Amino acid sequence: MDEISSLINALEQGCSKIQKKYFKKNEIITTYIQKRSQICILMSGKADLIRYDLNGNKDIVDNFNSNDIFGEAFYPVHTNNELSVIANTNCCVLFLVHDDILRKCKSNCKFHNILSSSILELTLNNAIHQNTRIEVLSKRSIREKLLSYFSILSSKDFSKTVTIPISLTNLADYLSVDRSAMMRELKNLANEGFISKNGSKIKLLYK
Amino acid sequence: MDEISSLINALEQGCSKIQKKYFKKNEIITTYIQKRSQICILMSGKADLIRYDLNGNKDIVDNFNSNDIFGEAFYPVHTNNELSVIANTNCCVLFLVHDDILRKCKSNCKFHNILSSSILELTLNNAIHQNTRIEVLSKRSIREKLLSYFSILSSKDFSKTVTIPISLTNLADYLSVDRSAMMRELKNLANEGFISKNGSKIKLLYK
DNA sequence: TATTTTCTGTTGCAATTGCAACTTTTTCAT
DNA sequence: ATGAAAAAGTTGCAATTGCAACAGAAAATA
Repeated sequence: MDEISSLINALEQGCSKIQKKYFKKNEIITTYIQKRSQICILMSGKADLIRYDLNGNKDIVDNFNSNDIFGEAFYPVHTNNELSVIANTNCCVLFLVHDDILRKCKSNCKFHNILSSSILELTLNNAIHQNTRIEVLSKRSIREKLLSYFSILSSKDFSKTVTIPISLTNLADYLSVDRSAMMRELKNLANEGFISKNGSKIKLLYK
Repeated sequence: MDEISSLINALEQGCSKIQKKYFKKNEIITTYIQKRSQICILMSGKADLIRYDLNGNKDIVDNFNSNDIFGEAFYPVHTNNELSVIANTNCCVLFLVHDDILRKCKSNCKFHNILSSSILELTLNNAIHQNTRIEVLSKRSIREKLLSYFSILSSKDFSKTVTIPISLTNLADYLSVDRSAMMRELKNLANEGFISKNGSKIKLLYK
């Protein structure tokens, strides 16, 4: 992706406001505590945004892939629960402080322009992903959530046969529904002829 | 807000890439059809993002207030349903094309820097709102959604007494639950002593 | 390769939710 | 000021969902 290359360029050429770090699987990349203007860019690998609730249950709030942008800057100020980003595989991450980018670095760093444009581009991508998730989460039944999710996959792939790119367990998390209830609904959809299902390969049979 | 002022400045001083338009209540501000890089900033007024579904039902997808940023640039490419932004009150809106901002305007417009920074700032705010909504939508019961929503309001206002800033009908939409079921759950929460309620004024009694 | 862990798939049951159909109250527009 | 429209509030009932508790398959790890 173009934007990332620009960032790397700026970094290599010595913009002092960017840091590049490597993480091994299961290492903590960052926590969302008092780093209000921290912005992170995942250059390679996969990571999860995790919350441990009051009962100590692990709750996967979000997950990030190559080229995703994240960080406390994207989150509301929280009093209670703390969020951590954990490496799911080995990761390479860029760290920047958006105050630096927007203000201090502005006048004197020749990479500022390209940086803020790149970050804006990534942030817009992030917004598109968020709106996609809001779209499916705002459906009121598991059936509608599934169909909406499949329909988005289908229009992305230009195909009536879609392959769910994550595990069904993670899909249930993404849709915020009980996994077993989701499995049941998948079966119902198949029985009623709306889809045919083979593992995570789904064929849409309607319209 | 600072960012908006900067934008107005750039506009007044004649950046050719920005347009400012006024709308009366119920007028269509924009549609999300083939304007992939359109970015709009609501300078004053209120507006709703609307979808008409297959049955012709009006569905409020999102709503915007002063200083909110929106536009097709924030939305996934859709094949089926079209989205429109409708003025809820009289509105003043800035229109920009993000390709212009990021590329064409870059080298020769002296306002480019301040523009891209401002847009980034607004886009980050937008991401915070989206993540807040995802947070409440991803709760699995109406009760949890309500408590999560109240808790966010409460930590924003530093108070255990919160006033729901929108109508209960709109709150049900925001939480994506049936309005009557939400009313029932509000009553249950009150009966069980978790909250006390007087219209849209809610007092949190737990912890 | 053996073993542990994660993922998939199922089902009964109780609790929650949506839906429909109302009445009452508040707000808006003429 | 008055009638119309929108919002708040209520309830019964049927459908959906979450929860718990499994078994078997697949994947990861030692």
